[in-house]
Amino acid sequence: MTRAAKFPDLSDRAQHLLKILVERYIYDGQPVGSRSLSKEAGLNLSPATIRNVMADLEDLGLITAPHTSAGRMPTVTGYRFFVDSLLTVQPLEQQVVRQLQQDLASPGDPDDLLEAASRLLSDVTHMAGLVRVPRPEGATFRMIEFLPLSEQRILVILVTNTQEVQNRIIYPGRSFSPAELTAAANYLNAAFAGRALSEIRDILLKDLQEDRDRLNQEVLRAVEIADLAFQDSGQTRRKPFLVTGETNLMDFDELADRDRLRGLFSAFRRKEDLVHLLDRCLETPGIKIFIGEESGYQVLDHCSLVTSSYAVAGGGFGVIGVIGPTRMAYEKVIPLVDVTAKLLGAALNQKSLSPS
Amino acid sequence: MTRAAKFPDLSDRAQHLLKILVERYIYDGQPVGSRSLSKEAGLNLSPATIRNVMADLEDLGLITAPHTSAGRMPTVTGYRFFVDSLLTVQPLEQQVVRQLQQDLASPGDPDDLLEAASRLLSDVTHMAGLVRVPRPEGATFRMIEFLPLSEQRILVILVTNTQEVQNRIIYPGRSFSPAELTAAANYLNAAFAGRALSEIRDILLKDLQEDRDRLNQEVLRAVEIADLAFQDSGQTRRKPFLVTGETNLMDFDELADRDRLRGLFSAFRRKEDLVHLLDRCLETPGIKIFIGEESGYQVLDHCSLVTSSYAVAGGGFGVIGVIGPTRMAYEKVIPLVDVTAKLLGAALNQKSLSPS
DNA sequence: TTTGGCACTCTCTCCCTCTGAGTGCTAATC
DNA sequence: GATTAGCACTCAGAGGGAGAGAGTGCCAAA
Repeated sequence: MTRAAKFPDLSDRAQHLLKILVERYIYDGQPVGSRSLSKEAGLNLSPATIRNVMADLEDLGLITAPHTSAGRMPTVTGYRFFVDSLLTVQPLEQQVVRQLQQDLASPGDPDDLLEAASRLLSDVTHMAGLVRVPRPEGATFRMIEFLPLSEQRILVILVTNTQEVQNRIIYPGRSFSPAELTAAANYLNAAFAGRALSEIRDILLKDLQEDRDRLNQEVLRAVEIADLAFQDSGQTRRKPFLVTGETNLMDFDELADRDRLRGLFSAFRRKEDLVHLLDRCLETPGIKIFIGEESGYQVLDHCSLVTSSYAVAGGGFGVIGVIGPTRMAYEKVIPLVDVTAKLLGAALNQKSLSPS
Repeated sequence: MTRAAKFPDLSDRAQHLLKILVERYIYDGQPVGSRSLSKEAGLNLSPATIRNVMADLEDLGLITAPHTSAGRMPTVTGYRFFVDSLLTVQPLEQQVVRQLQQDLASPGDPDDLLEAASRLLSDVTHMAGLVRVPRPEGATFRMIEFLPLSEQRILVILVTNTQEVQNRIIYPGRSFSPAELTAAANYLNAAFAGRALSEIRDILLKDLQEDRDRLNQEVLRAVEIADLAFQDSGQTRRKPFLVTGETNLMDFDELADRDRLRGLFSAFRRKEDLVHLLDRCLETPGIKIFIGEESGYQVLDHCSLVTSSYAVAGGGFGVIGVIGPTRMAYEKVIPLVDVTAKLLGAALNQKSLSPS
């Protein structure tokens, strides 16, 4: 059952009026009164009639009045219904499309591309752009290399299929000769190329336990050192996600309150909650929207989040999105996020296949 | 001439009163009146006398009144004089010292150490902590390695003496065989080890121009590819500096104004200005303080910055500091920044010499 | 040089009023 | 039965004193 079916008893007229009301409120941020709504709706109804309808909508929990003598504004439920059933999505402006194509086609390393996408979102919407960096889940091993830095320290370079290079310095118990290191790298590269990063460590551990005796010295050494090298290779991500244009959020009166801002900016810093939220958007492809308290995180109470996932060559998935006040121009933000995600995905994949 | 000599005609009594006034204002943020100052000063002077002194101090531009019937508060000049000549630095609390030692002694990669230092500063002061990552200026070349990723793409790994590893993917015009790459790396490692990163590129360029004919094929190829590899090696720093606890700044009434906050947070994001400012702190060792507009950046108009530089093994210098409202507890912040810088320097250097 | 006294100045808070926008209800109208 | 005009009512917000409180500057006396 779609969410749209939640209010079956809603007449077409009531739906139309709700739509106008929400659009109007999104446009100027003022509670909408019966008088202006009657003018705007183009239905030739008197304010009194409109008032009756509005009372019904309020009973259904779709709109609310901040106080007796003010107009009505949408509730979260109202926004939800609007977004699910009433919204007429606007096509993207040509100029924006051009800018998107231009910025996401330029060469550069994938991290820059992600940042460009996020910045684009925040610049165009004047809200904050979010990018969830592709999860390394699907990442597969491509090659490894050991560089001795000193007696005790070895620099490990790990290349995965997702345009990604990880550096790590390990401190093995004993020293390894360059020849040993090269041999180890050769063995690992041959044995594990194409394997999922996540399973390599398990295999290594099993090897160490079960086949200790059967393995020859050289392989054993390789396994030993590789075990150190692959520690945390799945998790250790410098930046699980990035935000741009946070400061734009300060310009919205709804969010300008000190505590709210503090909460929001802390969340951008702490990241966990937002990462978790974004990961929930991965479950299903396409656009996903959280309105106000729907996200379940109190700091986002007066915010909405519009996201879309994008695919990366090699099996990873990421999410991009926009965060702003509940009162945002959904009809413009939604297609923007949608297209950006698609272009970003395309750009990332193209990059890994055919570099300039 | 020290700044302290700027007000030679200031009587001891006036200085003492100024000191009390500043301390008092820093403590509770309210303009200080003659009445409370006369009580606080312990000089057995009537408010009327105090008023005369205050009038003098105002004439000298050291204090100011927000309006006729309010008390006085320090001007930037007043703070400056206070900090330079009147301040009695408080020894650090034992508990803080312990925490510092503990947090900055734990093993981990240098980046984590820097972040820990910054976080410490922001947590202890309830203001924002800044860390300028050591400038690569002094960084010297240690080794280079080329990993072919595909026909056209080569991963360059560049290790410097400052615990730092840089990755870069280059797209040379033609393809290189693994053997060529190894040869090139060997040549470069032998030829440039210990050289300053900044001069290597110059030498390479010169080689290419002047000695083209005299160099043998192999070296020429190495030079060619190295030229690409060293492009921007000096500048390309993912994070020139980091900030922690920005959100703390929202709690200060002086800074809570929307525009000011926006400016500040944008500056934290844009980085250039702050980096430039911090770099100015590198010029001289030890504590450096910018009060309010002294920094020359408008966004910092109501903020003060307390910094200290720290040295890194291998010749690099960095800066750490605290940013907060001009009305901050200098007598506590200064020793804190000082000690943190020293411990951080020690920790970083120790790390590079004797890894666990 | 210090002090008490005094007139004066501002800000801040509280309270009051007025206005404008909007509502809900009722009775008349289509 | 749906729509509308009319009317009484409510409430936020702007504006305008009045009064209190905290300070000041200055003058004349100690």
